[in-house]
Amino acid sequence: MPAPAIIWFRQDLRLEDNPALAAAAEAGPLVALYILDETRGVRPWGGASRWWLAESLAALEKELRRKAVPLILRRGPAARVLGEVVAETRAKSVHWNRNYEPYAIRRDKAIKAELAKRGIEATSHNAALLFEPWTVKTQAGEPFKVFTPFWRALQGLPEPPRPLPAPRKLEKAYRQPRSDRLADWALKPVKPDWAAGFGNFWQPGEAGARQRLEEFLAGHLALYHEMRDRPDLSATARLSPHLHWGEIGPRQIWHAVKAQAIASGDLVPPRAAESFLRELAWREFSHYLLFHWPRLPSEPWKPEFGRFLWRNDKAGFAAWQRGRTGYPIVDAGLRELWDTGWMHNRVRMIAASFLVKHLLIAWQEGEAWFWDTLVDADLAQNAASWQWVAGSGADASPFFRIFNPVLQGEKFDPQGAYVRRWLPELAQVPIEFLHKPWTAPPTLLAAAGVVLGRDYPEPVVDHALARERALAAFETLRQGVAGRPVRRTSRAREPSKARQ
DNA sequence: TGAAATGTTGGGGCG
DNA sequence: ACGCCCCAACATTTC
Repeated sequence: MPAPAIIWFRQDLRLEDNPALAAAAEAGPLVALYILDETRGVRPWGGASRWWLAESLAALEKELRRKAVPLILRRGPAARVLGEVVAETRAKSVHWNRNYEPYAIRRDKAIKAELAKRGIEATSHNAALLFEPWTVKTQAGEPFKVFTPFWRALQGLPEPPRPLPAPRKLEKAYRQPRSDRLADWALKPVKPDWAAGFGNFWQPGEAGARQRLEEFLAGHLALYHEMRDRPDLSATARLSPHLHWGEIGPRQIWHAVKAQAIASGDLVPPRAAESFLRELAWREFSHYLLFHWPRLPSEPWKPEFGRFLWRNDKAGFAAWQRGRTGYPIVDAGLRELWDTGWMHNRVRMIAASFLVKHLLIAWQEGEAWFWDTLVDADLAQNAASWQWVAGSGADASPFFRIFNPVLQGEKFDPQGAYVRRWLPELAQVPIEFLHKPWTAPPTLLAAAGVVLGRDYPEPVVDHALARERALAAFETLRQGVAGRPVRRTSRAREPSKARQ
């Protein structure tokens, strides 16, 4: 009888297109293992991530049980736990899918070496990316620093392999190690149960991911290009948490979108499919950047931002976190985040821009809040996207590109449905004033049941002043005077009368 | 994957 | 009828 093989599940909580699972199943009877590693040096999962993880593990456990394989849950330092499980099961091989985060790369390398010493074969596979990050290079052999050439380079590469089917049959190892009980890990919040409503929005697990993809392909893909920036329309795929946890892989999405675009011909214009695949490539680019610049999560990619003086503004940060900045589109986004663990991409950009540029609060603080509250919180994507907004990242939005939250609201939530949904206190305010309630006559607001400062806050900063302040702060980067604001050389402008 | 300031143009009111 | 001015509307530049 062949020796058992361990499939070590990590962020690949699926049976389909899971090369490590396929290889382990090929190698011997299975031990299916998940390790919760909360030791020092490992960034702890945020609260929303823990909720999702609990649900997703339960779903995976169920899928595996249908194939008569138990999911073994263990807690502790991954290297030690894996060593113990190898000893307990007398497994001869371990398979996992690669994670490209700097900590995971170091850890996995050490584990591989340690197992090799004991004569155990350890094999890693790619389940998370369309292309291995080290295979995509400029002509000069350097990693790409700009998205568009990166995207063009991807299109020149051979198509990513077709996804593997789920193994039809699995054989479980006779000797199964002991397992923790999922409930004992206490991953979900109890008091207060802020995740109580999450189940209305999400179905974690492989089946939920597949369903989400199918609904998107059948419905919104055709409109994706036109509607993707409209948070009121729910025109995006909402696959991000499923992708983050590996309940579905990018290869599955890539091929499904292409097949759908071809099958439905005119109904799905090439533009729509292309525009969606481009977003998948942005995900790829984030992971690629993290692989090549491992300090991306903590340090500005553009070193000159290291001396930028961010403001320490506890009150401003708290107002932002709670969705009480007084700018409805910003606040609606942060409330959506709190209530659902997710925020529409357009609104993420607006809300992030507001924190970094209007409040001049360091992007790292926003990154940490998103890390704790997003069900799709992902080290690479979170860091790359915040740095993009802040202007310190690769191919970043220039610092002087400052979103006007009123105009953004009017443009992308034209009827105000999104704001009204997440800010019920403003539900009766007419659209004319909805995105800028401080400009409304107080009698009109009163008729809508709103007193500013009581039911909904006054703006925490004036947009025009905040914009000037941000542009002035930007000068300190350009002129290279460390830590000291530089007098503007351009002529002074009249202060805005926007709020008078 | 902007916004605001500045510049240009052309139609219409009006002396 | 003509030129002047005003000012949307659009284009360009700057941050």
